Amino acid sequence: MNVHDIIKHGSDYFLPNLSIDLVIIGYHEHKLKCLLLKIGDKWILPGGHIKIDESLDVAVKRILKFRTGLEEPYMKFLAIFGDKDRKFDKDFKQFFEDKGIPWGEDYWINNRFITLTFYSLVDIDNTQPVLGEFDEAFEWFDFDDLPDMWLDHKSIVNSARNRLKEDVKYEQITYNLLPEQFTMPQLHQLHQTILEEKVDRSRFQKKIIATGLLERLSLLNKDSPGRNPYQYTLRKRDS
Amino acid sequence: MNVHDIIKHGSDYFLPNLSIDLVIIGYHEHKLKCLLLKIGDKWILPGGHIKIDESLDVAVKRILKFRTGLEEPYMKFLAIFGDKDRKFDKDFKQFFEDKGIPWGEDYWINNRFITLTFYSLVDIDNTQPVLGEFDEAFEWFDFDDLPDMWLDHKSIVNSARNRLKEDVKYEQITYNLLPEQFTMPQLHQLHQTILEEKVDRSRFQKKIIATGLLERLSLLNKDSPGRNPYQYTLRKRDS
DNA sequence: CCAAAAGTGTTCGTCGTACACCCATGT
DNA sequence: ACATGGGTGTACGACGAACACTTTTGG
Repeated sequence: MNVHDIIKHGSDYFLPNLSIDLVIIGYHEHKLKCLLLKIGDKWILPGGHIKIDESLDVAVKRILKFRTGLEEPYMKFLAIFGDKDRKFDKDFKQFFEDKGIPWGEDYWINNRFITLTFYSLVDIDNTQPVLGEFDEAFEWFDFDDLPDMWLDHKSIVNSARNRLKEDVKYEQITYNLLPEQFTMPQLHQLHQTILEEKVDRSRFQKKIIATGLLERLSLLNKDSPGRNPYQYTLRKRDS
Repeated sequence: MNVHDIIKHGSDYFLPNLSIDLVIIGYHEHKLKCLLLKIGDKWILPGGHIKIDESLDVAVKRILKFRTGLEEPYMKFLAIFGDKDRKFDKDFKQFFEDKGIPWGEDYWINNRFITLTFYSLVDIDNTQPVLGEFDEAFEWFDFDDLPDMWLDHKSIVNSARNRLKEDVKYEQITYNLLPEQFTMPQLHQLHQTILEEKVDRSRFQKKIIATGLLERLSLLNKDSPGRNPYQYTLRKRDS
C-alpha cells in the first residue's frame, strides 16, 4: 500500500474513524519542548491510525517507535477528542492543491475522526525523529512559543502540558525526560520548569532520595565553578 | 431505523468500530452497586454507539440519559479497551440462534469494536433504568457479587471500582451517589465503603466541612435511638 | 581567598491521626 | 437511667516549608 492509496482508501487498511495523535515531550536547556511536523505552512502533531487487525496499544507503540526510534518510550493516555465537526478536509484540500496532488471530497482522509491522544516523555538527545511522506520538517518547539498549528492541535499540546504538571505531583515519571544518568540539580531544575514555580532544593532532594528509586553513582566532573554533583540513575526493578 | 436493521447495517447510522460502555454506579444499604442488563443467560454493561454526525460527549450523555432517565448525571471517562480480538460474535451468534433471530457472519454487530468506557455516579432511588430491545432484565449488582458477564465486562466493572477508590481521595464527587439531602454519617459510611477501610469520624467531618462545599440544613428526625444528625446539601455554585 | 554551586541540617507550623469527651434521643 | 448514635475537642507525631549552614570547586 502506498501513501496516495491510503489518503483515498485508508479504510481498507485502518479503522476508518479513529486517529491517534502523540504529544512527544522533551526537555532541553531548561525548557519543555514538543515535537511537531511541518505540513504545508502549518505544523501538526505526529500521529497515525490503527490497523484493522491491530490492538490499540500495539498501534500506539508502533507509531511512537516509528516517530522517535525509541524502543520503550514512556507513554500515557491523554484524552479523547470527539467533536463531530473535527475534520481536516479544508486544510488537506488546500495542502494537496498547493502540492498538485489529486484530492477529492470522498477521500478517506476527509473522514470525521475521533482522535485518541497520548503523551510521551523522551530524552531529546536520544531521539531520532522520522519524517512521514508529506512532512517537510520536524522541530522541537518550546511550549511557550508554539507555531501555527492544524485545527485544535495547539489545544491538545496545551492540555498535555497541563496534564504533565498534574501528573508530576503524584508520579515519578520525569526521569524519562533526562539522559540515563543525571544529577540532582538537573532533576530539580526540570521539576521547577514543569511546575512553573520554585521548588525548595533541600526538601526536593530529601523527598526524591526517600523514594529509594534512585541509585547514587560517582561524582560528575564539571569545569564550571562550584562543587561537583553526584550522578544518579533509576534503580533496576529486581534489586 | 429498527433494531434488526441496526444489527446488520449499523455502520449506516453509527461510527462502525466504536462502542461506548457505561459503568453506572449506585449506593444502597452500605454497598456499592452497578447497573447491569441481562442478555441471554449472561449480563452486560449498558452501552451504545456514536451516531455518524454526533459529537462524542453528546453521544455519551444521550446513552446515559436513555439508560437512567437522569438529566445531568455525573460522568467521567474511565478507559479505552482496544484489543484486536475484542469481538462479541460468538456470544451474539449463540444468543440470536437461541432467540430464533436471523444472524450472519457479516452483520455489523460482529465488528471489532474499540470501546470507550465511562463511569457514572447516580442516586439509585432517583434512577429509572430503561431496557433496550434485547435486554431481558436490569439489576443493581453488588460489586463483590457480580454475575457471569459478557467478555471482559467484569474486568471493566472492577477497573471502575478501583478508579473510584482512587478518585475519591482527590475529588469531591461522592455526593452524586446520595440523595440531594444527606447526613454526615451517611457520607462517612459511603466513604468507608468506597475505600474499604475505616475512616476517623472526627477528622472526616472536619475535612469535609472545611471544603466549604456543603450547606448545613435542619436536623433530620429519625425514629431510631441516638442524637438527630444535621442534613447537608451541596452548596449552590454562585453563592 | 572568594564566589558559586552542591549538599545537608534545623526550626517552625500545619495537618493527619487517634482518641476522648460531650450532646441528644428512643427504650 | 442507659445504651446508642451524632458532634466536637485535644494531644501527639509526621511531614512540608523556609531558611541557614557546611562542603567543594574554579578563578
